[in-house]
Parts: sequence; C-alpha cells; structure tokens
Amino acid sequence: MSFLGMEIKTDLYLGDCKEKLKLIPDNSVDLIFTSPPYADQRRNTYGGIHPDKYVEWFLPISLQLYRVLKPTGTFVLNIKEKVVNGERSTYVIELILEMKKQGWLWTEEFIWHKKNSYPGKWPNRFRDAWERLLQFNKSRKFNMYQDQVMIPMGEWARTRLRKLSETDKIRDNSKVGSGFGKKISNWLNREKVYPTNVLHLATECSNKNHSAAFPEELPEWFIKLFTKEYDIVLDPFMGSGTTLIVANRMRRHSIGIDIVPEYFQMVKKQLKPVELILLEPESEIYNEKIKP
Amino acid sequence: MSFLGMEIKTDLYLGDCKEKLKLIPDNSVDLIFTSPPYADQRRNTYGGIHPDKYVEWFLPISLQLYRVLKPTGTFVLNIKEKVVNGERSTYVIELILEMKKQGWLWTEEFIWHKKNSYPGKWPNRFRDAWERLLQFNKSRKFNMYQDQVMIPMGEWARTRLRKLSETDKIRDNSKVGSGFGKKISNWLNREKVYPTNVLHLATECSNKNHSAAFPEELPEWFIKLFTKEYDIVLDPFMGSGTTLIVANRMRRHSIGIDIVPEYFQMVKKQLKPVELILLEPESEIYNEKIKP
DNA sequence: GTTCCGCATGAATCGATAG
DNA sequence: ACTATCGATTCATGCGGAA
Repeated sequence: MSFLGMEIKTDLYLGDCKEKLKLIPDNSVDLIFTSPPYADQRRNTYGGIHPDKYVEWFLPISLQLYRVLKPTGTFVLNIKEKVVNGERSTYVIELILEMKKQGWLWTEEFIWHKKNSYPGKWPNRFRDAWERLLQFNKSRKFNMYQDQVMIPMGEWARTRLRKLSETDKIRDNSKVGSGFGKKISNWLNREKVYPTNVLHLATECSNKNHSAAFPEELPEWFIKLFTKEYDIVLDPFMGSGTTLIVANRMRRHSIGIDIVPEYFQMVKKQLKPVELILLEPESEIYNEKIKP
Repeated sequence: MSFLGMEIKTDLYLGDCKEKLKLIPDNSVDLIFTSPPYADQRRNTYGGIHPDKYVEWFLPISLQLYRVLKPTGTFVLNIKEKVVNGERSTYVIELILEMKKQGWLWTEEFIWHKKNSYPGKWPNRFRDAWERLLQFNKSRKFNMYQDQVMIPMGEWARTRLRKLSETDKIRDNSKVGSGFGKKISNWLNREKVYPTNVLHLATECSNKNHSAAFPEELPEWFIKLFTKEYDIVLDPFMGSGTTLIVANRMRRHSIGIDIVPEYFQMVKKQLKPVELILLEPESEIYNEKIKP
C-alpha cells in the first residue's frame, strides 16, 4: 500500500459520550483533545449543566477517558470557569482535584490567550481573554514530540536577543554561573525555538455557517505535540468537529462523539470525502493527484 | 498643608507577618499586593515551605489579611504552583478553596504573561511563561478605578472611527431605539480602551543587584486599578520592596513586612529619602520643585 | 493580483425588570 | 425574596467587496 493510500479512519458516534465511550477498547487512544460544554453555557445546544453539578457530571466521563487512553497518551481539556454572582466558580479547580483521585496526573496547565475576546464593560471586572488547557496523563512517561511545534525565532529574537548588550551577556553569565548567557547568544544562530506554555490565538468568530468553539490552530498544536501519523485522536464532545477535521488533515485516525444530531450529521458529511479519497486509490481524484 | 507637602507614610516591620499583621487595625488597608515565598523555593531566605504544608502555613496569614482589609479593598496574590515529581502541585487551587471558607470572594484570576522568558525545554514540558494573579475581595462592592489602566486603542480604530455614524446607528437601532447618540459620543475622541485580564509584562532582568520577584509594572498596574492617592497598600512579604517603592512613588501610604533582616534594612534605606522630602516641605529639594 | 475598507459577530457579564 | 429573561456594553478578527 502506498503512502497516500494508507487509510485514515474516522469513527463517529451519535449519543451521550458517557455511554458511547464504553464501545472504545482500553488503552487504545493516543490523544484526547476536547472542549466540553462549559457550565450553563451553550444552553440551546447542550442543555446546560449547572455549575454546582458540573464535577459530578464530568467525573464518570473522565473515568472512561482514563480507561481508553494509552499509558503513553495525553488528555488535553480546554475549559474555563464562568462568573457566578460576581465570583469565579470553582468547578474547574474542584474537577482537577477529583480527577487526580481517579488516577490522573495533572502534568501542566497551558494558557490560551484569546487575542480577540468578547467585548463588554462592567464595573467590577475586565474582559476575559484567556482559557485553560489542562494537560492530564496516566503516566509520567508519555509521548511528546517537542520538535514538531517549534516556532520561528522572529519575535523572541527581535525583542530580546538583538538588543542583547555586552553587559546583559555578562550579567546573565554571572547570574547562573553555568554559561547560560553564552547559550543565549548561541540562539542567535538558530532559526527556531521551543514555545512556552502560553498560546496566542484568536478565536474564530465570523466564519462560515457553523462557529467553532476554538480555532483550528488549537487542536493542531496539541496533535502535533502529542501524536504522530496514524495515531488515534479522540474528541468526546466534537461539536462542529474541528478536532477531527484537523486530525484527519494531519493523517491521524480519529474518533468523535456528540449528542447533538445536527453536529453528528454535519461532521459526517464533512469528513466523508476525505475518507473516500484515501479508501479508493483508483478513483479519478486519486489518479489526478498522484499520476499527473 | 500643601498638596505636595502631604505626608506619605511607610511602615516597615521586621518579623513573621503572621504576628506582625496583628499590629495593624481592622478594616484599614485598601490593597494587599504580595508574592509570598513559593513552596520549597528560596530555601536560603525563607527556609522553604513544603508543598504539602503550604495551605496550612498560609491560612493563618490570609485570615489576618482578611481582618485588616477594608470591605471595599482588594487582595491580589501573585503565585504559581511548582512542578513536583513531574506534576503541577495543587496547593494553589486548594488554597483558593480554603480561603473561600474564610469568607474571601474569589473575584477574578488575572494572568501575568512573562513575555521575555527564555526559551527552554525539559523532556516533558516547555518553559513556564505565566503566573497567576488571584484577586480576592471581602465584598462584591469594591473600589476599582478602571480608567486609570486604559491602554491605546488598536489599529482597527482608525478606519472604524472615520466613518462610524451609519453602521453604529443601525446596529443600535436593531435592539433599542433610544440612546444611540450617547453611544456615538462615547466612541468619538476616544483613544484608549479597557484592558483584559491578561497582562503582558517582561520579567525584570537588568535592574539593581537584588532580583525582585516581579517587575515594578505589576504592582503599579494593580495599585492604579484598586487605589487612589493616600490609600494604604500592604505587602506582607515585601522582599526587596518593589511593591512599597512603587506605592511610595505613586503617593500611596504603604506597610511592609519581612522576616529577613537584610531585606528589611535594604527597604528601609531605600524609602527613607523619599519620606524625608515629603516630611520637610521647607527643604531645598521641595523648594526647587514647587517654587521655581 | 494586491491592498484597503466596511461589516458582522463572538464559551461574556451586569443590572434592571418581569414573573 | 427568589429566579428568569433581556438590554446594554464593547473590541479584534477575517471575510468579501471595492479601489
């Protein structure tokens, strides 16, 4: 089978993910990336979960996610607590503590800085411009392909390195004492650097018909970082299917679940053509592309 | 007493803040801004608090802070959990839950994005480029001077404002007919917008000999936002005194506590001259400035 | 083909009003 | 008194049409 002919599979389930997850084998998924409905948000599509009931509602799901994830796999949870009665709700931090009791390791918390956040003005707070990306693992040894998400030197070099004066170099050297300052000037010759745990992305707002909760760059970044080709990516709250569409494009197998029939149909329709091209190597489209 | 002659006071205490805080009256402080020693960090100076003991250690202090804060005041806690055995510690989120039991309202969580953090990596994680700024209040009604921290408007404004009448009228009318004139006047002549809850600041690198935990811009931003002139700012873990020095410069009274004699002496020495100028309105410096 | 410009719209939140 | 709905507020982005 040729490289392009290798089949990329997409399994879609319509229904409550707490139930549908039971159909997925143990230790079979490489990356779970999902953005569950936030408490009392998206009421018209998901019914809305009261903040007080959120942890209780999510725990049976995270237990299933724990079961299906490979020991080397990663679970990335995109979430943000809402304001209730002038205060930030605590259901997200309570959830972290409860998931640890299930065996999850809370490895890291990335920040998604939303460059274009929702407008508004209130007497007691500013606009909320960030969301959490909680990284959970089953084991301290997990797959991480850091080289895949390196970023151009550009920004970092301009702001810091180009202005690096001699005194700065000396100071950095004396501070750490291990030649770190010298290392810094070595970066000048490189083209790419590793990113930090802060991601700067705009939200996708006035796009086509369906509006996704997050931009494609978000799952793309984590799929690059935590999976390789032909790995399996799962999104138990796929919504409009952004995670799956990106996974498919990046040649990862994917599994999607959603309780809303409209979303299920929409994703099914959108992913079908991609599958067909790969499944039918003798089709016109395939021939056009491969044998010009 | 003339305006510039008004005395700006600085009270410094050497000792354990849990004890020294008892000397401060109830409901007397407008803003508490502090960055306590992180768990198991700064072992040489503070002795290091084990992550498992952190909450237990901090709660008696936060109880005192609750007592001394005015009902209209704000407590901003700069903190970040460290990695222990490959996992993020949970003492910060546990602390939030416990402080709520003491009566604190967890109003907001700001993010300090550390712009100039060095690129770097470990096998399992990237460079940590953000810290939490947890906002706590005693009451839902607290003082907030939002206009003091406005930032320049983005590029989009230039094009938008050039021709704003028609579209803004239409959008306003589509909801409610009244009040659009007021709205337009809000936008005209406006050059600044309100910020979000994400702060982009570089870490302080090239200052004096002593390295502060945070740059001056950090306390400055919150002092502007939550206090006015002659209000009282408290830092119970003043360290090298960044908070107090900024408060003094901004003409706020301040109270600082630290258990380390070297820090205490250093801050005392640095703040003394500023006090003297203000206390002696007939001094040369005063005259030079006010009566040219 | 570029670049420029107008336009709609978001995982929001508060306070007032209505049931 | 308590909850539910609704209007007002506000800014960055990418698309599509225009120059």
